[in-house]
Amino acid sequence: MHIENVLLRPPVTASDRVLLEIQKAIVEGSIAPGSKMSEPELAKRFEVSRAPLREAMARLERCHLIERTPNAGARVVTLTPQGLLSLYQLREELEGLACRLAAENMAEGEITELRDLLDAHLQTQRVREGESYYQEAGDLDFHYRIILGSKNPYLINILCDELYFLVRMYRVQLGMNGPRVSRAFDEHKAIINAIANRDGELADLLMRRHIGASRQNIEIQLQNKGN
Amino acid sequence: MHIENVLLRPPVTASDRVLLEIQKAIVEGSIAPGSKMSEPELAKRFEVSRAPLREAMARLERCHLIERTPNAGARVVTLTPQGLLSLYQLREELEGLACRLAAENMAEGEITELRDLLDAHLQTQRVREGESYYQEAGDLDFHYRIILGSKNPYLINILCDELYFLVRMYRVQLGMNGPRVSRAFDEHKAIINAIANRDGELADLLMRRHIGASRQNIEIQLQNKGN
DNA sequence: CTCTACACAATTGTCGACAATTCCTGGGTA
DNA sequence: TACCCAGGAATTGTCGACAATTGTGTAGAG
Repeated sequence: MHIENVLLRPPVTASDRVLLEIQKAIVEGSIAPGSKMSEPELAKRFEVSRAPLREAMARLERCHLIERTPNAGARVVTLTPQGLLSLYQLREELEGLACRLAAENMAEGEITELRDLLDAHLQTQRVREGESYYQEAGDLDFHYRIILGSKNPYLINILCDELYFLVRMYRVQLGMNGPRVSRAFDEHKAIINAIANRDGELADLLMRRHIGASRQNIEIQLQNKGN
Repeated sequence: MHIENVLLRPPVTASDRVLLEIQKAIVEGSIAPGSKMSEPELAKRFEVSRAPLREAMARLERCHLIERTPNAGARVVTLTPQGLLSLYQLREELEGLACRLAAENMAEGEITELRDLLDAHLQTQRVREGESYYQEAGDLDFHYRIILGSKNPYLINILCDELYFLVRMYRVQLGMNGPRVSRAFDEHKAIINAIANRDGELADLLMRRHIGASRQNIEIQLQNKGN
Protein backbone atom coordinates (compact mmCIF):
# COMPACT_ATOMS: atom_id res chain seq x y z
CA MET A 1 0.00 0.00 0.00
CA HIS A 2 2.88 2.31 -0.70
CA ILE A 3 1.82 5.17 -2.96
CA GLU A 4 4.54 6.46 -5.20
CA ASN A 5 5.26 10.14 -4.95
CA VAL A 6 6.26 11.37 -8.36
CA LEU A 7 7.93 14.38 -6.78
CA LEU A 8 10.50 12.41 -4.93
CA ARG A 9 11.58 10.06 -7.65
CA PRO A 10 14.06 11.01 -10.36
CA PRO A 11 12.50 11.54 -13.78
CA VAL A 12 13.10 8.08 -15.19
CA THR A 13 10.89 8.35 -18.24
CA ALA A 14 10.49 10.97 -20.94
CA SER A 15 7.04 11.93 -19.75
CA ASP A 16 8.44 12.44 -16.24
CA ARG A 17 10.99 14.87 -17.61
CA VAL A 18 8.45 16.80 -19.66
CA LEU A 19 6.06 16.88 -16.71
CA LEU A 20 8.66 18.54 -14.50
CA GLU A 21 9.55 21.09 -17.14
CA ILE A 22 5.96 22.07 -17.84
CA GLN A 23 5.09 22.15 -14.15
CA LYS A 24 7.93 24.56 -13.58
CA ALA A 25 6.89 26.69 -16.55
CA ILE A 26 3.28 26.94 -15.42
CA VAL A 27 4.08 27.58 -11.76
CA GLU A 28 6.54 30.33 -12.67
CA GLY A 29 4.16 31.80 -15.20
CA SER A 30 6.34 31.43 -18.29
CA ILE A 31 3.33 29.63 -19.70
CA ALA A 32 0.64 32.17 -19.01
CA PRO A 33 -2.49 31.37 -16.98
CA GLY A 34 -5.49 30.79 -19.20
CA SER A 35 -3.40 30.10 -22.30
CA LYS A 36 -4.14 27.15 -24.52
CA MET A 37 -1.99 24.02 -24.28
CA SER A 38 -1.60 22.87 -27.87
CA GLU A 39 -0.35 19.30 -28.01
CA PRO A 40 1.54 19.55 -31.33
CA GLU A 41 3.16 22.80 -30.27
CA LEU A 42 4.27 21.55 -26.85
CA ALA A 43 5.47 18.26 -28.29
CA LYS A 44 7.72 20.15 -30.68
CA ARG A 45 8.88 22.57 -28.01
CA PHE A 46 9.90 19.86 -25.54
CA GLU A 47 11.18 17.49 -28.20
CA VAL A 48 8.99 14.48 -27.49
CA SER A 49 6.22 12.70 -29.28
CA ARG A 50 2.62 13.33 -28.37
CA ALA A 51 2.32 10.09 -26.40
CA PRO A 52 4.50 11.03 -23.43
CA LEU A 53 3.25 14.58 -23.69
CA ARG A 54 -0.32 13.45 -23.24
CA GLU A 55 0.72 11.35 -20.29
CA ALA A 56 2.31 14.43 -18.77
CA MET A 57 -0.80 16.46 -19.44
CA ALA A 58 -2.94 13.88 -17.70
CA ARG A 59 -0.77 14.37 -14.65
CA LEU A 60 -0.91 18.15 -15.00
CA GLU A 61 -4.67 17.87 -14.87
CA ARG A 62 -4.33 15.74 -11.79
CA CYS A 63 -2.50 18.52 -9.95
CA HIS A 64 -5.01 21.10 -11.18
CA LEU A 65 -2.54 23.09 -13.26
CA ILE A 66 -4.54 22.62 -16.45
CA GLU A 67 -8.18 21.93 -17.29
CA ARG A 68 -9.14 19.63 -20.13
CA THR A 69 -12.35 19.21 -22.04
CA PRO A 70 -12.76 16.10 -24.20
CA ASN A 71 -12.12 16.69 -27.89
CA ALA A 72 -11.46 20.34 -27.24
CA GLY A 73 -8.07 20.60 -25.54
CA ALA A 74 -6.56 21.97 -22.39
CA ARG A 75 -5.96 25.40 -20.89
CA VAL A 76 -3.73 26.56 -18.07
CA VAL A 77 -5.77 27.37 -14.98
CA THR A 78 -6.45 30.97 -14.08
CA LEU A 79 -5.86 32.30 -10.60
CA THR A 80 -8.94 33.68 -8.88
CA PRO A 81 -9.84 34.78 -5.36
CA GLN A 82 -12.49 32.04 -5.18
CA GLY A 83 -9.97 29.44 -6.28
CA LEU A 84 -7.51 30.60 -3.66
CA LEU A 85 -10.18 30.46 -0.97
CA SER A 86 -11.25 26.95 -1.97
CA LEU A 87 -7.66 25.78 -2.04
CA TYR A 88 -6.80 27.16 1.36
CA GLN A 89 -10.01 25.91 2.94
CA LEU A 90 -8.81 22.45 2.00
CA ARG A 91 -5.23 23.05 2.99
CA GLU A 92 -6.20 24.21 6.46
CA GLU A 93 -8.22 21.09 7.04
CA LEU A 94 -5.75 18.65 5.50
CA GLU A 95 -2.56 20.05 6.95
CA GLY A 96 -4.26 20.33 10.29
CA LEU A 97 -5.02 16.64 10.07
CA ALA A 98 -1.46 15.98 8.92
CA CYS A 99 -0.13 17.72 12.02
CA ARG A 100 -2.36 15.76 14.33
CA LEU A 101 -1.26 12.51 12.75
CA ALA A 102 2.37 13.59 12.66
CA ALA A 103 2.22 14.21 16.40
CA GLU A 104 1.12 10.62 16.79
CA ASN A 105 3.26 8.94 14.17
CA MET A 106 6.53 10.79 13.62
CA ALA A 107 9.62 9.06 14.91
CA GLU A 108 11.78 10.93 17.41
CA GLY A 109 14.55 11.03 14.84
CA GLU A 110 12.31 12.68 12.28
CA ILE A 111 11.34 15.36 14.77
CA THR A 112 14.99 16.09 15.54
CA GLU A 113 15.73 16.37 11.84
CA LEU A 114 12.84 18.77 11.48
CA ARG A 115 14.27 20.96 14.26
CA ASP A 116 17.70 20.93 12.65
CA LEU A 117 16.22 21.84 9.32
CA LEU A 118 14.46 24.84 10.77
CA ASP A 119 17.63 26.05 12.51
CA ALA A 120 19.73 25.63 9.40
CA HIS A 121 17.10 27.41 7.41
CA LEU A 122 17.00 30.26 9.91
CA GLN A 123 20.72 30.84 9.50
CA THR A 124 20.72 30.95 5.70
CA GLN A 125 17.70 33.18 5.98
CA ARG A 126 19.56 35.66 8.17
CA VAL A 127 22.54 35.68 5.85
CA ARG A 128 20.57 36.19 2.68
CA GLU A 129 17.90 38.50 3.93
CA GLY A 130 15.19 39.31 1.44
CA GLU A 131 15.80 36.52 -1.03
CA SER A 132 12.43 34.94 -1.27
CA TYR A 133 13.63 31.71 -2.86
CA TYR A 134 15.10 30.36 0.32
CA GLN A 135 11.99 31.22 2.26
CA GLU A 136 9.92 29.42 -0.35
CA ALA A 137 12.13 26.33 -0.39
CA GLY A 138 12.52 26.19 3.36
CA ASP A 139 8.85 26.66 4.07
CA LEU A 140 7.96 24.01 1.53
CA ASP A 141 10.42 21.59 3.03
CA PHE A 142 8.99 22.15 6.49
CA HIS A 143 5.43 21.47 5.42
CA TYR A 144 6.49 18.46 3.34
CA ARG A 145 8.16 16.75 6.25
CA ILE A 146 5.18 17.12 8.49
CA ILE A 147 2.87 15.84 5.80
CA LEU A 148 5.12 12.84 5.26
CA GLY A 149 5.24 12.39 9.03
CA SER A 150 1.50 11.79 9.08
CA LYS A 151 2.20 8.41 7.48
CA ASN A 152 -1.18 8.56 5.76
CA PRO A 153 -0.48 7.73 2.09
CA TYR A 154 -3.69 9.25 0.72
CA LEU A 155 -3.17 12.46 2.62
CA ILE A 156 0.43 12.63 1.44
CA ASN A 157 -0.60 12.06 -2.13
CA ILE A 158 -3.28 14.73 -2.12
CA LEU A 159 -1.18 17.41 -0.48
CA CYS A 160 2.23 16.81 -2.04
CA ASP A 161 1.24 15.64 -5.50
CA GLU A 162 -2.06 17.30 -6.22
CA LEU A 163 -2.43 20.53 -4.28
CA TYR A 164 1.04 21.90 -3.66
CA PHE A 165 1.80 22.94 -7.21
CA LEU A 166 -1.20 25.23 -7.18
CA VAL A 167 -0.17 26.62 -3.82
CA ARG A 168 3.26 27.38 -5.21
CA MET A 169 1.72 28.88 -8.33
CA TYR A 170 -0.33 31.33 -6.28
CA ARG A 171 2.67 32.25 -4.16
CA VAL A 172 5.16 32.61 -6.98
CA GLN A 173 2.92 34.53 -9.34
CA LEU A 174 1.81 36.93 -6.63
CA GLY A 175 5.43 37.47 -5.60
CA MET A 176 5.45 36.21 -2.04
CA ASN A 177 8.36 37.30 0.08
CA GLY A 178 7.07 39.99 2.32
CA PRO A 179 7.13 40.67 6.03
CA ARG A 180 5.65 37.38 7.11
CA VAL A 181 9.00 35.63 6.93
CA SER A 182 10.11 36.16 10.50
CA ARG A 183 6.73 35.46 12.03
CA ALA A 184 6.46 32.24 10.04
CA PHE A 185 9.59 31.01 11.80
CA ASP A 186 8.05 31.41 15.21
CA GLU A 187 4.90 29.66 14.06
CA HIS A 188 6.93 26.80 12.64
CA LYS A 189 8.81 26.52 15.90
CA ALA A 190 5.62 26.35 17.92
CA ILE A 191 4.25 23.64 15.65
CA ILE A 192 7.37 21.55 16.06
CA ASN A 193 7.16 21.88 19.82
CA ALA A 194 3.58 20.68 19.83
CA ILE A 195 4.51 17.70 17.70
CA ALA A 196 7.49 16.91 19.91
CA ASN A 197 5.17 17.00 22.93
CA ARG A 198 2.85 14.62 21.07
CA ASP A 199 0.10 17.17 21.45
CA GLY A 200 -1.82 16.49 18.25
CA GLU A 201 -4.72 18.75 19.07
CA LEU A 202 -2.50 21.77 19.59
CA ALA A 203 -0.39 21.02 16.55
CA ASP A 204 -3.58 20.83 14.52
CA LEU A 205 -4.79 24.18 15.80
CA LEU A 206 -1.46 25.93 15.28
CA MET A 207 -1.13 24.66 11.74
CA ARG A 208 -4.62 25.83 10.86
CA ARG A 209 -3.80 29.27 12.17
CA HIS A 210 -0.47 29.28 10.38
CA ILE A 211 -2.09 28.50 7.06
CA GLY A 212 -4.95 30.88 7.73
CA ALA A 213 -2.44 33.69 8.27
CA SER A 214 -0.64 32.69 5.10
CA ARG A 215 -3.91 32.81 3.21
CA GLN A 216 -4.73 36.28 4.50
CA ASN A 217 -1.28 37.41 3.46
CA ILE A 218 -1.83 36.21 -0.08
CA GLU A 219 -5.33 37.63 -0.22
CA ILE A 220 -3.92 41.06 0.57
CA GLN A 221 -1.45 40.78 -2.28
CA LEU A 222 -4.25 39.64 -4.54
CA GLN A 223 -6.36 42.64 -3.62
CA ASN A 224 -3.50 45.03 -4.20
CA LYS A 225 -2.98 43.50 -7.60
CA GLY A 226 -6.66 43.91 -8.38
CA ASN A 227 -6.62 47.66 -7.68
CA MET B 1 -12.50 27.36 -12.51
CA HIS B 2 -14.99 24.59 -13.11
CA ILE B 3 -13.42 21.20 -12.54
CA GLU B 4 -14.85 18.43 -14.65
CA ASN B 5 -16.24 15.51 -12.78
CA VAL B 6 -15.67 12.43 -14.89
CA LEU B 7 -18.39 10.61 -12.98
CA LEU B 8 -21.15 12.88 -14.07
CA ARG B 9 -20.37 13.11 -17.74
CA PRO B 10 -21.35 10.44 -20.25
CA PRO B 11 -18.44 8.38 -21.52
CA VAL B 12 -17.74 10.33 -24.69
CA THR B 13 -14.41 8.77 -25.55
CA ALA B 14 -13.19 5.19 -25.76
CA SER B 15 -10.93 5.58 -22.75
CA ASP B 16 -13.91 6.90 -20.75
CA ARG B 17 -15.85 3.75 -21.57
CA VAL B 18 -12.98 1.44 -20.69
CA LEU B 19 -12.34 3.36 -17.48
CA LEU B 20 -15.91 2.84 -16.31
CA GLU B 21 -15.80 -0.87 -17.15
CA ILE B 22 -12.52 -1.48 -15.35
CA GLN B 23 -13.55 0.61 -12.36
CA LYS B 24 -16.66 -1.51 -12.01
CA ALA B 25 -14.67 -4.71 -12.37
CA ILE B 26 -12.15 -3.72 -9.73
CA VAL B 27 -14.70 -2.36 -7.27
CA GLU B 28 -16.81 -5.50 -7.56
CA GLY B 29 -13.76 -7.71 -7.33
CA SER B 30 -14.11 -9.47 -10.68
CA ILE B 31 -10.56 -8.29 -11.19
CA ALA B 32 -8.95 -9.56 -8.02
CA PRO B 33 -7.09 -7.30 -5.58
CA GLY B 34 -3.34 -7.60 -5.99
CA SER B 35 -3.56 -9.05 -9.47
CA LYS B 36 -1.38 -7.76 -12.26
CA MET B 37 -2.86 -5.41 -14.85
CA SER B 38 -1.32 -6.50 -18.13
CA GLU B 39 -1.76 -3.84 -20.78
CA PRO B 40 -1.85 -6.17 -23.81
CA GLU B 41 -4.26 -8.50 -22.07
CA LEU B 42 -6.67 -5.76 -20.96
CA ALA B 43 -6.50 -4.06 -24.34
CA LYS B 44 -7.60 -7.28 -25.99
CA ARG B 45 -10.28 -7.96 -23.39
CA PHE B 46 -11.91 -4.55 -23.69
CA GLU B 47 -11.34 -4.28 -27.42
CA VAL B 48 -9.34 -1.09 -27.55
CA SER B 49 -5.80 -0.17 -28.44
CA ARG B 50 -3.23 0.37 -25.75
CA ALA B 51 -3.39 4.15 -26.06
CA PRO B 52 -6.86 4.69 -24.56
CA LEU B 53 -6.20 1.83 -22.17
CA ARG B 54 -3.15 3.56 -20.79
CA GLU B 55 -5.13 6.76 -20.43
CA ALA B 56 -7.73 4.82 -18.45
CA MET B 57 -5.03 3.28 -16.29
CA ALA B 58 -3.62 6.69 -15.51
CA ARG B 59 -7.03 7.63 -14.18
CA LEU B 60 -7.34 4.38 -12.28
CA GLU B 61 -4.12 5.26 -10.54
CA ARG B 62 -5.56 8.66 -9.77
CA CYS B 63 -8.46 7.11 -7.88
CA HIS B 64 -6.12 4.72 -6.07
CA LEU B 65 -7.55 1.54 -7.59
CA ILE B 66 -4.21 0.48 -9.07
CA GLU B 67 -0.56 1.14 -8.28
CA ARG B 68 2.01 1.60 -11.02
CA THR B 69 5.76 1.40 -11.05
CA PRO B 70 7.66 2.82 -14.03
CA ASN B 71 8.78 0.21 -16.53
CA ALA B 72 7.32 -2.54 -14.41
CA GLY B 73 3.56 -2.35 -14.71
CA ALA B 74 0.52 -1.96 -12.51
CA ARG B 75 -1.28 -4.04 -9.88
CA VAL B 76 -4.73 -3.76 -8.39
CA VAL B 77 -4.60 -2.40 -4.86
CA THR B 78 -5.01 -4.74 -1.93
CA LEU B 79 -7.42 -4.02 0.90
CA THR B 80 -5.83 -3.70 4.32
CA PRO B 81 -6.94 -2.50 7.74
CA GLN B 82 -4.32 0.25 7.64
CA GLY B 83 -5.55 1.36 4.24
CA LEU B 84 -9.11 1.48 5.46
CA LEU B 85 -8.09 3.50 8.49
CA SER B 86 -6.13 6.00 6.40
CA LEU B 87 -9.02 6.34 3.99
CA TYR B 88 -11.62 6.96 6.65
CA GLN B 89 -9.41 9.37 8.57
CA LEU B 90 -9.44 11.48 5.43
CA ARG B 91 -13.12 10.98 4.73
CA GLU B 92 -14.11 12.11 8.21
CA GLU B 93 -12.16 15.29 7.82
CA LEU B 94 -13.17 16.04 4.25
CA GLU B 95 -16.83 15.18 4.46
CA GLY B 96 -17.04 17.08 7.72
CA LEU B 97 -15.68 20.10 5.87
CA ALA B 98 -18.09 19.43 3.01
CA CYS B 99 -21.00 19.51 5.45
CA ARG B 100 -19.87 22.74 7.01
CA LEU B 101 -19.54 24.36 3.59
CA ALA B 102 -22.81 22.84 2.39
CA ALA B 103 -24.59 24.43 5.34
CA GLU B 104 -23.25 27.77 4.14
CA ASN B 105 -23.57 27.34 0.40
CA MET B 106 -26.41 25.00 -0.53
CA ALA B 107 -29.43 26.65 -2.10
CA GLU B 108 -32.79 26.14 -0.40
CA GLY B 109 -33.95 24.19 -3.42
CA GLU B 110 -31.06 21.79 -3.16
CA ILE B 111 -31.84 21.14 0.48
CA THR B 112 -35.47 20.40 -0.36
CA GLU B 113 -34.37 17.99 -3.07
CA LEU B 114 -32.09 16.29 -0.59
CA ARG B 115 -35.01 15.81 1.82
CA ASP B 116 -37.20 14.42 -0.94
CA LEU B 117 -34.44 12.07 -1.98
CA LEU B 118 -34.11 10.70 1.51
CA ASP B 119 -37.88 10.18 1.84
CA ALA B 120 -38.13 8.46 -1.52
CA HIS B 121 -35.19 6.32 -0.62
CA LEU B 122 -36.75 5.40 2.71
CA GLN B 123 -39.85 4.08 0.96
CA THR B 124 -38.03 1.89 -1.54
CA GLN B 125 -35.93 0.73 1.35
CA ARG B 126 -38.98 -0.40 3.30
CA VAL B 127 -40.38 -2.17 0.30
CA ARG B 128 -37.23 -4.04 -0.59
CA GLU B 129 -35.92 -4.72 2.87
CA GLY B 130 -32.53 -6.35 2.95
CA GLU B 131 -31.40 -5.63 -0.55
CA SER B 132 -28.12 -3.90 0.01
CA TYR B 133 -27.86 -2.41 -3.45
CA TYR B 134 -30.47 0.23 -2.84
CA GLN B 135 -28.88 1.12 0.45
CA GLU B 136 -25.55 1.49 -1.30
CA ALA B 137 -26.94 3.64 -4.09
CA GLY B 138 -29.07 5.77 -1.80
CA ASP B 139 -26.32 6.37 0.70
CA LEU B 140 -23.91 7.28 -2.06
CA ASP B 141 -26.37 9.70 -3.59
CA PHE B 142 -26.89 11.36 -0.23
CA HIS B 143 -23.21 11.91 0.37
CA TYR B 144 -22.62 13.04 -3.20
CA ARG B 145 -25.21 15.78 -3.00
CA ILE B 146 -23.78 17.19 0.17
CA ILE B 147 -20.30 17.13 -1.26
CA LEU B 148 -21.49 18.91 -4.39
CA GLY B 149 -23.34 21.34 -2.13
CA SER B 150 -20.05 22.46 -0.62
CA LYS B 151 -19.34 24.23 -3.93
CA ASN B 152 -15.62 23.70 -3.38
CA PRO B 153 -14.32 22.25 -6.67
CA TYR B 154 -11.14 20.76 -5.19
CA LEU B 155 -13.02 19.11 -2.38
CA ILE B 156 -15.58 17.73 -4.81
CA ASN B 157 -12.85 16.39 -7.06
CA ILE B 158 -10.98 14.63 -4.28
CA LEU B 159 -14.01 13.01 -2.70
CA CYS B 160 -16.10 12.09 -5.74
CA ASP B 161 -13.39 11.32 -8.27
CA GLU B 162 -10.46 10.08 -6.24
CA LEU B 163 -11.60 8.57 -2.96
CA TYR B 164 -15.11 7.23 -3.46
CA PHE B 165 -14.21 4.31 -5.66
CA LEU B 166 -12.00 2.94 -2.93
CA VAL B 167 -14.71 3.50 -0.36
CA ARG B 168 -17.12 1.55 -2.53
CA MET B 169 -14.52 -1.16 -3.08
CA TYR B 170 -14.13 -1.69 0.64
CA ARG B 171 -17.86 -1.76 1.19
CA VAL B 172 -18.71 -4.02 -1.73
CA GLN B 173 -15.93 -6.52 -1.17
CA LEU B 174 -16.62 -6.79 2.52
CA GLY B 175 -20.33 -7.25 1.80
CA MET B 176 -21.86 -4.25 3.49
CA ASN B 177 -25.58 -4.41 4.11
CA GLY B 178 -25.99 -5.18 7.76
CA PRO B 179 -27.95 -3.71 10.62
CA ARG B 180 -26.68 -0.17 10.22
CA VAL B 181 -29.21 0.61 7.52
CA SER B 182 -31.98 1.96 9.70
CA ARG B 183 -29.72 3.92 11.98
CA ALA B 184 -28.02 5.51 8.99
CA PHE B 185 -31.37 6.98 7.99
CA ASP B 186 -31.75 8.79 11.28
CA GLU B 187 -28.21 10.09 11.05
CA HIS B 188 -28.82 11.32 7.52
CA LYS B 189 -31.98 13.06 8.66
CA ALA B 190 -30.16 14.82 11.48
CA ILE B 191 -27.47 16.00 9.10
CA ILE B 192 -30.02 17.43 6.70
CA ASN B 193 -31.70 19.28 9.54
CA ALA B 194 -28.43 20.82 10.62
CA ILE B 195 -27.73 21.94 7.07
CA ALA B 196 -31.25 23.33 6.69
CA ASN B 197 -30.71 25.31 9.90
CA ARG B 198 -27.45 26.59 8.43
CA ASP B 199 -25.66 25.16 11.44
CA GLY B 200 -22.37 24.23 9.79
CA GLU B 201 -20.61 23.33 13.00
CA LEU B 202 -23.24 20.79 13.98
CA ALA B 203 -23.49 19.37 10.46
CA ASP B 204 -19.71 18.90 10.51
CA LEU B 205 -19.83 17.09 13.83
CA LEU B 206 -22.72 14.84 12.86
CA MET B 207 -21.10 13.86 9.58
CA ARG B 208 -17.85 12.97 11.31
CA ARG B 209 -19.73 10.77 13.73
CA HIS B 210 -21.72 9.23 10.92
CA ILE B 211 -18.60 8.28 9.01
CA GLY B 212 -16.84 7.16 12.17
CA ALA B 213 -19.71 4.79 12.89
CA SER B 214 -19.59 3.54 9.33
CA ARG B 215 -15.87 2.91 9.68
CA GLN B 216 -16.30 0.95 12.88
CA ASN B 217 -18.95 -1.11 11.16
CA ILE B 218 -16.59 -2.02 8.35
CA GLU B 219 -13.72 -2.69 10.73
CA ILE B 220 -15.84 -5.25 12.53
CA GLN B 221 -16.57 -7.02 9.27
CA LEU B 222 -12.89 -6.90 8.44
CA GLN B 223 -11.98 -8.51 11.76
CA ASN B 224 -14.57 -11.25 11.30
CA LYS B 225 -13.14 -11.92 7.87
CA GLY B 226 -9.64 -12.15 9.31
CA ASN B 227 -10.61 -14.80 11.87
C1' DC C 1 25.10 -27.47 -4.76
C1' DT C 2 24.91 -22.39 -4.82
C1' DC C 3 25.64 -18.21 -6.83
C1' DT C 4 26.56 -15.24 -10.71
C1' DA C 5 26.24 -13.68 -15.44
C1' DC C 6 24.28 -13.75 -19.69
C1' DA C 7 20.78 -14.05 -23.10
C1' DC C 8 16.01 -14.47 -24.23
C1' DA C 9 11.16 -13.45 -23.80
C1' DA C 10 7.66 -10.42 -22.43
C1' DT C 11 6.11 -6.00 -21.01
C1' DT C 12 6.25 -1.04 -20.87
C1' DG C 13 7.48 3.43 -23.11
C1' DT C 14 7.64 5.97 -27.40
C1' DC C 15 6.92 7.07 -32.17
C1' DG C 16 4.59 8.46 -36.52
C1' DA C 17 0.35 8.10 -39.13
C1' DC C 18 -4.69 7.78 -39.52
C1' DA C 19 -9.59 8.74 -37.99
C1' DA C 20 -12.94 11.57 -35.72
C1' DT C 21 -14.29 15.73 -33.80
C1' DT C 22 -14.14 20.63 -33.08
C1' DC C 23 -13.32 25.35 -34.26
C1' DC C 24 -12.91 28.95 -37.58
C1' DT C 25 -13.93 31.13 -41.88
C1' DG C 26 -16.64 32.49 -45.70
C1' DG C 27 -20.74 32.75 -48.12
C1' DG C 28 -25.53 33.07 -48.37
C1' DT C 29 -30.10 34.57 -46.67
C1' DA C 30 -33.64 37.02 -43.97
C1' DT D 1 -26.40 44.31 -40.75
C1' DA D 2 -27.07 40.28 -38.19
C1' DC D 3 -27.62 35.45 -38.22
C1' DC D 4 -27.14 30.80 -39.75
C1' DC D 5 -25.16 27.09 -42.23
C1' DA D 6 -21.67 24.63 -44.86
C1' DG D 7 -16.79 23.62 -45.90
C1' DG D 8 -12.09 23.28 -44.71
C1' DA D 9 -8.19 23.53 -41.61
C1' DA D 10 -6.48 22.28 -37.36
C1' DT D 11 -6.63 19.72 -33.16
C1' DT D 12 -7.63 15.72 -30.36
C1' DG D 13 -8.38 10.63 -30.00
C1' DT D 14 -6.88 6.13 -31.59
C1' DC D 15 -4.13 2.70 -33.85
C1' DG D 16 -0.26 -0.50 -34.94
C1' DA D 17 4.71 -0.97 -34.89
C1' DC D 18 9.27 -0.10 -32.92
C1' DA D 19 12.59 0.81 -29.03
C1' DA D 20 13.94 0.29 -24.34
C1' DT D 21 13.61 -1.76 -20.04
C1' DT D 22 12.56 -5.47 -16.78
C1' DG D 23 12.07 -10.23 -15.23
C1' DT D 24 13.20 -15.01 -16.05
C1' DG D 25 15.44 -19.08 -17.08
C1' DT D 26 19.59 -21.31 -18.14
C1' DA D 27 24.30 -22.27 -18.41
C1' DG D 28 28.66 -21.97 -16.32
C1' DA D 29 32.03 -21.07 -12.65
C1' DG D 30 33.33 -21.43 -7.88
